[in-house]
Amino acid sequence: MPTIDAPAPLLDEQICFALYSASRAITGRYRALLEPLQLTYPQYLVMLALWEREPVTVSELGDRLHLDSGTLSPLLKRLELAGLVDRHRVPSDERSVEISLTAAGGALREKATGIPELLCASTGLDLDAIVRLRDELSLLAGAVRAAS
Amino acid sequence: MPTIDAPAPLLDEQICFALYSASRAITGRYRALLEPLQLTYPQYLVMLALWEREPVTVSELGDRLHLDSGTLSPLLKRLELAGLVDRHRVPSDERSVEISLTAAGGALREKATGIPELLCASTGLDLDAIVRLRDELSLLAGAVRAAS
DNA sequence: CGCGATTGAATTGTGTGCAATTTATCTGAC
DNA sequence: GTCAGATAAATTGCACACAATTCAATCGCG
Repeated sequence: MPTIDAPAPLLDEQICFALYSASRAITGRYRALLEPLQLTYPQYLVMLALWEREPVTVSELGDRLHLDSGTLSPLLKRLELAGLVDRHRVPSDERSVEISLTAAGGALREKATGIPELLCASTGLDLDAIVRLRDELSLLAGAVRAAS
Repeated sequence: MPTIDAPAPLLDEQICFALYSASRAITGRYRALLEPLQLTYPQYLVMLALWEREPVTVSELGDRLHLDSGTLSPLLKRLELAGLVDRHRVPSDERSVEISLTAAGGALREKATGIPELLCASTGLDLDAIVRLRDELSLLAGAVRAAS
């Protein structure tokens, strides 16, 4: 008697693989765009957050980027070593570490302004499609995180 | 005279951050779903590819998943250690390594069948929206890879 | 005040990703 | 047949991610 095989999920049919693959493709594109700034992609995201508001504590940064101290601590040390940020304990609560930009860190912002446009151009999508995609992805991420 | 600052790109406005964040959220959800199978998410993707077709060489696997040998070699060694795959040189070309499933690797497929449905449920999207999103992401990944 | 519980970072350990190098094998021009 | 160049994996080195643990500082409750 023949066995009825359970249908194997096909790789290319999985939303997860499309997402994983697209995310890595984008990171790869950023690698090239960020090479002149000597930043990795996660480091760039941290700098984006700091250009928006600083100083911030490590945990605020973690909430914002959904990253924990195991990732952020060494990353921030490397940014400090590169002379882009300062790290100092908050006097009113010595447990917290506040991150602020150095002059060099602030200045780097100018060199980074054109990058998002370059990346959008690489996607082959118009701005409308990008905005729609972005909002769908944010919703999805929120829902998935809520499920965990 | 006031300096006109270049507008800092806002973190939440970036498609790249939404993608990065959504991808990590999905990977995190998979972590829980795959825990009973003792597989990481990239290992699961490799198993998906093998359940679809095997044996395959390491480079075929790399083309499929857009991963290089630096990532795949150690990953495949772990799958071999777990008793899920076999690795053997191709007799007709001793440079290539062919990966095939063991009995245990084939059997694991049954335990994995329900996972995609569970994940789709976590996204809060209906099947139509998921399919549309998947196709958009595949297009985007292709375009971005072409730009590099 | 005292002390157990909590919180915020840092550290440790494992597993990716990816660039660059290395090693073994194969191919093709001669 | 031989050797230069190409090819396939593996290895090395670095930078994330994230679970789990550790450590110091703070909080809260009696």
